[in-house]
Parts: sequence; structure tokens; C-alpha cells
Amino acid sequence: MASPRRIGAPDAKNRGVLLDAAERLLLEEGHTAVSSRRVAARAGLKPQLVHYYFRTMDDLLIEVFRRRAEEGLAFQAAALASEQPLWALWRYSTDPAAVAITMEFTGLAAQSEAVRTEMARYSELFRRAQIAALEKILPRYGLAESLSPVVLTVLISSLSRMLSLETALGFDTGHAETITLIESLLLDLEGEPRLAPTA
Amino acid sequence: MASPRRIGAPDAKNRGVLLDAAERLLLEEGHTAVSSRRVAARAGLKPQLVHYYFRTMDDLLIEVFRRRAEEGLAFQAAALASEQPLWALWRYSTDPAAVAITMEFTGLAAQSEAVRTEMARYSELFRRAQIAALEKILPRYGLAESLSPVVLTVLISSLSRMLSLETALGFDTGHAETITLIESLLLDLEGEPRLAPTA
DNA sequence: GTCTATAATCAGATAGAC
DNA sequence: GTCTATCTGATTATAGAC
Repeated sequence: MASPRRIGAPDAKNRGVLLDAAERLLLEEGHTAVSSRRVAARAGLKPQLVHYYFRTMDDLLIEVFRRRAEEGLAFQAAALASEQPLWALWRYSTDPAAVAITMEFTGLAAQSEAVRTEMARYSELFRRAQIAALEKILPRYGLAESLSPVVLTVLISSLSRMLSLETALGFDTGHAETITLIESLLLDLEGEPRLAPTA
Repeated sequence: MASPRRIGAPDAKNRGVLLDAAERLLLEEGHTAVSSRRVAARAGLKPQLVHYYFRTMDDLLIEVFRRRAEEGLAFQAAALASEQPLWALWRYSTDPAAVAITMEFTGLAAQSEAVRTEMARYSELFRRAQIAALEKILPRYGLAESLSPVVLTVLISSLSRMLSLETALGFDTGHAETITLIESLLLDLEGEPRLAPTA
């Protein structure tokens, strides 16, 4: 069943070099740019090495995704534990670099069953963490009845991603008004943001 | 400047056959399936014919997009002019087939500057039409001050697309609660929906 | 354990035959 | 006006050399 082909050691130097190259390519040139040849070129290595260290392109992509996702989960946890959790969550959710990479993986997910499955798994983790945190935060603000934590997480992630997607498309009608509304709500609840926009 | 290559007549039968094949492929197998070879295969024609009738793949894709977009604009106009405009807009915005094709074109836009430009143009038209209509509708419901038409359009399109995108990913935490909330708001404003879900 | 030569397939596009 | 033979280059992946 398993492939008889040999695969490079998990801790080999070039393996990490390839992962880094793939991630930079994804961020700088978009998911369509991430082919075995281009990753190798970016890493300064021969194209065939990609398939020596990773059985398939999916394996490479998924590994890049997991690194980022784990980092993101930790960052989100810190945001939700901060003294202005709603501001922090909003800032993190709309952080251009973070949204950009999520959207690129979404693009990859359209082409790869394996990436899709992995994204679904982590999306669930991100959302569950938000819901758990908001269930404690909203009552503190007297919002327990008017706004459900579940709906709020869906709203925030939908808005942040669509605003970014539309901006990438070159279209931003209504964005300014929407952002103004959200941020005035945050201002009412948590006052002036006292933290740096994003880490 | 212009290509010396000859292009088939705009009203030739096979031209329409190719456009239809591309559209079906896009809907049924996603935007990654739309290559010149596969479009031709689906149309029962030789691959080279795609480039006889369309200078580039972008030209073909853009023509498919325009046909659909014009149809969508007309449909949306009817929805906004109906007796339950908010229900109709919500139903149209969340119509699985309509959202699916929009998301596929979004995927194509990531790879093609030309598609991106065309999408931005039409997105603007869709949104402007919504805003213009909501500016007349919301005051009728006594919502002129609490909810801006601009923000409402952004909210509705963001939610409908992200819910559909997440569902496609295989992940729907919070969807049911969110839809329930939206629809209970619509119920308050316009009563029970009296129209068929979508045309 | 590391890397290379090579296969097999597919893409978009064009010049030229009918 | 319609279609075909063909070019060029990209893709993922594997078997085998060092």
C-alpha cells in the first residue's frame, strides 16, 4: 500500500529551506505560484528535491499550513486573554498578513482535498476557542442576551475575510462605513484601544 | 499591436457551445477544471477550437462571467423591487448555485488580472443597486437611523459568501445560529416569507 | 542519506491547411 | 470562414545514480 519511494530525513536542513521558500512564495505571489519548480527555485535547490523531501505537493502545503495555523492559534489565544479581548480579536482577524495567508490556503483548498480537510479541522479549533472566550467576555459587558458569542464569531470572521477579499479584488464600496461601525461598537465596549495594532 | 491571428465569427454555433460547456464545467467541477482541453472535451470539439473562437482563455472566461453577471443583476433588481425586498435579497444572496458560481469566479480572479477587473466592475454594480434600493426600503421599516444601507449590504454579502465558503470547506460551526438570527430579524420586518425560495 | 536523470501528462497558444 | 497539426513550456512524480 505505502509507497516504496524513499523520503528525506525530517530534520534535514534543506527540508526546512523548502518549507520556508513555499511559505514566502505563498505570501508574496499567491497560491498559484506554489509549484514544485518555483518552490525549488526560490530555495536555490533542484526541483526534484521537493519530491525527495515531500511525497506530494499536498504534503508540503499541509506542513506549511500547520506551522502557520499553530502559530495563529497561539496568537489568537493571547489576544482573547488580553485586557481588551474584542479589540485584540478584531485587530487579529483583520490583520492583512494573517488574512492574506488564510485566503491563499482557501484557494489551495479548492484544489486539494487534503488541504481542505486540514483547514476545516483548524477552522473549527479557531472558532471554538473564540466562542469559549466570548462566552466569558460578553456577560462582563452586559451583552449576554443581545448578542450570542457564536453569532459574533461568525460575523467577525466573515466580515474580516470578505473585506480583505474584496480589497484584493480592487473593490471597497462600503468598507469604510462598515469598519467605522464595528470600531465604534468596540469603542463603546472597551474604550480606546491601548495595544499596538498587531504583533 | 493587434494579433494577426484570425478569430471565429461571434455568432458561430460552436462558439456558443463552448461558452455553455465552460459554464457547466465551472459549476460542476470548479474553476480548476476549466482548461481549454476540458472545455473542448465537454463541448465535444477539438481543443484547438477554443483558441479559434477565443483569443485567450481569459476572453472565454470573461464572456461566461458577463452573461451570468447580467442575468444576476436583472434577478437582483427584481428581488429588490418585490414586496418583501429584504427576504428576496437574502434568499438570492444565499442561493447555493448563485453563490457557488461567484466563488468559482473569485478563484479565477486570483489567477487572472482580466477576470479580477471585470469582477470588480460588476461587484460595484451589484452593491450600488443594493444600496440604492435599501435607501428607500429601510426608512419604510423605521430603520433609517439604526442601520445604514451601506453597512447592511456589506454584512449580507459577507455572511452569505462566507457561510457558503465554509460549508464547501466542510465546516459549519455557528452557521445555524447565525441564519436563525438573520431570519428572525427578517421575520420582524417583513413577516413570513411569501415567495418561493429562489427562482 | 542525498540528489539527478527522466518519464508522463497537461497547459495555452499559433501558423497554416482546407 | 472553419478547423488541424504542431510548438513550447509547465506540471507532478518516480526510478535509479552517487
